[in-house]
Amino acid sequence: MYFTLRRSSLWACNTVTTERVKGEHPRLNRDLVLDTAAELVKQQGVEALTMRKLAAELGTAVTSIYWHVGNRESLLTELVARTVAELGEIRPRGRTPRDRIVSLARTLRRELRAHPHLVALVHERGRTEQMFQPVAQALVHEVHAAGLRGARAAQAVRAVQFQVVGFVVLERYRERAPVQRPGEQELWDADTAGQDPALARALAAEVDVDRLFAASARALVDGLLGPA
Amino acid sequence: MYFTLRRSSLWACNTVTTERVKGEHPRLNRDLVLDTAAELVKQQGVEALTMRKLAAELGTAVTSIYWHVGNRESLLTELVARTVAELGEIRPRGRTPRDRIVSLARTLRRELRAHPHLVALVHERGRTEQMFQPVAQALVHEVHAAGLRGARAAQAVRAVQFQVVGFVVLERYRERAPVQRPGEQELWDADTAGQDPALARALAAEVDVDRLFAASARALVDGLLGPA
DNA sequence: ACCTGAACACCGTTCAAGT
DNA sequence: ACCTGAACACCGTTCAAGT
Repeated sequence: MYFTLRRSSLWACNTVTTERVKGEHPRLNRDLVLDTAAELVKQQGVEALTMRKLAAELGTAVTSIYWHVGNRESLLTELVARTVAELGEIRPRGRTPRDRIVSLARTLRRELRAHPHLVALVHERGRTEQMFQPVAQALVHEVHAAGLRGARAAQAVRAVQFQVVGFVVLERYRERAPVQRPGEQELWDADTAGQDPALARALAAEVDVDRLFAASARALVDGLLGPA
Repeated sequence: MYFTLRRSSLWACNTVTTERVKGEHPRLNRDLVLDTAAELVKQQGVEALTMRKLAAELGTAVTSIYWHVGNRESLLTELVARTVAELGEIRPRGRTPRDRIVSLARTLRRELRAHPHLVALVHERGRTEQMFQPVAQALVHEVHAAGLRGARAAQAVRAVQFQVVGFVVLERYRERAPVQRPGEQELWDADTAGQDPALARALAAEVDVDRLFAASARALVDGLLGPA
């Protein structure tokens, strides 16, 4: 049997928030709803963010939430915007523009991976664009410093953004799905790999995503800027 | 009021399949379930693939489906596998290995974009790995021909796969989400872009994904193989 | 071996009614 | 202005019962 938690029974349940458990219930407002929703997502993932669970967490009726945030869609949108704003500022490191661009890529990836709930949120809402934002300014600056101009510079900025975000999204997928890739082996043994056992071995092994990313980012930037 | 369609009332409804509408109902089997599910996804998207809609489409009870395919999860898994198998074989074009790798990347992207329901499916199920498969063999061959060996060759193969699939996934996101990027402008006007009006203009404009992909793929491959 | 309806435990959202 | 319960239209899945 399903029932919504009443405010008065909040103490009895496995609540997510810690600060609010023992005190009085403050008046419900938009910020409180959003904070609680964010906490829920952070601790139990986006799929746990249902209007009913959120209401239980807040100790209110489900319908009260609607008065403050409209509906689930706009709640998620607001949550994404907030989390993006919370991302640390991304500052480049390294001597050459080339190094600094690679460092920006690496830092953006680290930052996004440190907020997996954000990626999941964006995932769910289809607003990947927002994940591009944090490095935008810095990338423009560095690409310009590297000597690229006009449309070509813009394209380089976008290429790096797409690579990083695409990579992070793919990584998240891989983490969700269990390993199971049956029959992949046979693809490699046939032709070329037979002559190159080290290649065959490398392809059979688990992907080292950190190294793969580092190599990809470096290669892309090298390709974009031309030989040093 | 919700009710499931009975076999006898199939003719009366807006069914998705065309071939089966007027005929007798063949005996329900696994393949029929999968075919109908695939058709549903192709025409109305993954989100339309509910067990109940599928049952209505088949003219059976919802529960009958479970006997043949287990549950929704395994139904989707099987659907993904099938669609991957249906993808056309991807053959490289061009004179140099470098050109052929770029061509493989481009063709994989085109192939995946031609099956948007596949991407959506994989999306939903978190099995991105499978989208890598179609080009695997060919990529290994070309990377080897380009002179890369061992772990380095393997990494190049993966880098290209990740780039293409990541790009396609991102593209799909962007298509789902309406344009709306408020306040992006101000990021560019400030610093560097002020000195480079062409850059500012390019950044303000919509992204030309085809050109961006072409440039990215070329840059990545150049970076991976080193200067020609 | 295959198909059924009923039931269970969930969803998001609307709405009239309360204070 | 804010909060409520009841209700609606959906979900996926299980299960005992039929043929």
